[in-house]
Amino acid sequence: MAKIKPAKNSSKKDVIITKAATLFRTRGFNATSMREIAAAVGVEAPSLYNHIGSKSELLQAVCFKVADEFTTQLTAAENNKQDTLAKIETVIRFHIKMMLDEFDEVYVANRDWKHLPEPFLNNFLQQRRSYEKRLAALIEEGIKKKELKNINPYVAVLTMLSAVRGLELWQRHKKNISIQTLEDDMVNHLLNGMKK
Amino acid sequence: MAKIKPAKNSSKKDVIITKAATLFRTRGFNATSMREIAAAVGVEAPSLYNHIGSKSELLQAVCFKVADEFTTQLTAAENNKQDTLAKIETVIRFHIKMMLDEFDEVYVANRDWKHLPEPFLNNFLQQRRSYEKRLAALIEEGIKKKELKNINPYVAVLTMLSAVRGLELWQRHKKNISIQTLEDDMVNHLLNGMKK
DNA sequence: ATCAAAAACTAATAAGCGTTAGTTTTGTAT
DNA sequence: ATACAAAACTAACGCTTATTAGTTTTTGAT
Repeated sequence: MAKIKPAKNSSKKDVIITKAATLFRTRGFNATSMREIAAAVGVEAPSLYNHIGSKSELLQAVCFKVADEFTTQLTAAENNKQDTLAKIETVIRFHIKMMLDEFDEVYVANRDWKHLPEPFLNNFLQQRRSYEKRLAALIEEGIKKKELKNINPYVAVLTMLSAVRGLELWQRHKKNISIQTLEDDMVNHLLNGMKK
Repeated sequence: MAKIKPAKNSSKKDVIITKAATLFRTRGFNATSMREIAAAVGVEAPSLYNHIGSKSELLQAVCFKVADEFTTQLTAAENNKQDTLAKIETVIRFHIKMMLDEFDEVYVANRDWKHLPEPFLNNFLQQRRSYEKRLAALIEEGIKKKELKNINPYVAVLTMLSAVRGLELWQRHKKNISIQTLEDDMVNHLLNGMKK
């Protein structure tokens, strides 16, 4: 009889991906060896290949998991029955949440996507461009409805996405700022910068 | 007689560092081989060692050149006889300028500093922490003088530095936005977010 | 207890890495 | 022209890498 995947909602493959994400984040994708990942999992390197296909597959898993979550959430925000400003706030807060809850994965997806092999690289970049376009469209809508200042939508997208990404830096000051202060101050800083 | 270094203000070592910076930026430090750098310079890999000591020395050159420029300029801004808000604007505009003028170097310093060997890694991080502290102090001063809103200074620093760093993303949209629009919209977005 | 599948192990491979050694070419000052 | 140093070259080293092959151990259902 075929064995059924462990009832637990985390297979060994998932464990490997999670450990890999942490190592990729701290040491970088190229600087992380399969032997290191294996050691973190508690196994010898070749054993990993009973569960995964290649090192690059691990990077793909991390990058596309993150990309899909962002895409899904943006769709939800777009379909909200709120004014545009509230939609944008929802998106920003989701970015902050992701940065805190899935730090390793988001960090790696942001920095190491360049090492994806084709055709995944192209796929990833297309998804990202589409995300930025939809976010810019949201801002443009806000400008038309006079909820927002007349700034270039792409500059606003760029400023927002980057500022949130900067939570990477924040990890160093963790102890001194509460998460709530951080989130609210950042959201306000970003929104007040474009509010009319 | 000892030969004097070429009168030109760019030695061969400088050429190597510049080419390396470009490759580091596009492919990442670890993913860039000495053979690739050599090819970009138009030479075989071992020949590089007539001019430089090691691959890591190239990374050091890039990282500390950038760090020193930022530190120097911050000192200048601090000593300006302007109000605090203007000082901060000066700093932001310098960051944007650096991002445009020395893109490869700044990008590499931002992303690949982790691969600096000790004691350079510690040195670099100390310089960076000090920079962030001084910038936060500037913002705190602005708050005390009631030029700025009462936000957490570190959150503001984090938001500013990251947003500017996000010009990395902008490279893709180069054609559609003028540099002036970009700079002004971003500065306004950031400053209006904290102005009282 | 048995047996098959899953997953671990050891050993090894081919390729690529930064770097060194040793030699030849190039450039310049006399 | 000669001589010397700078800088190029080829060849090769020692090491690490991801991955494969082949074998043994572990696991779980009957």
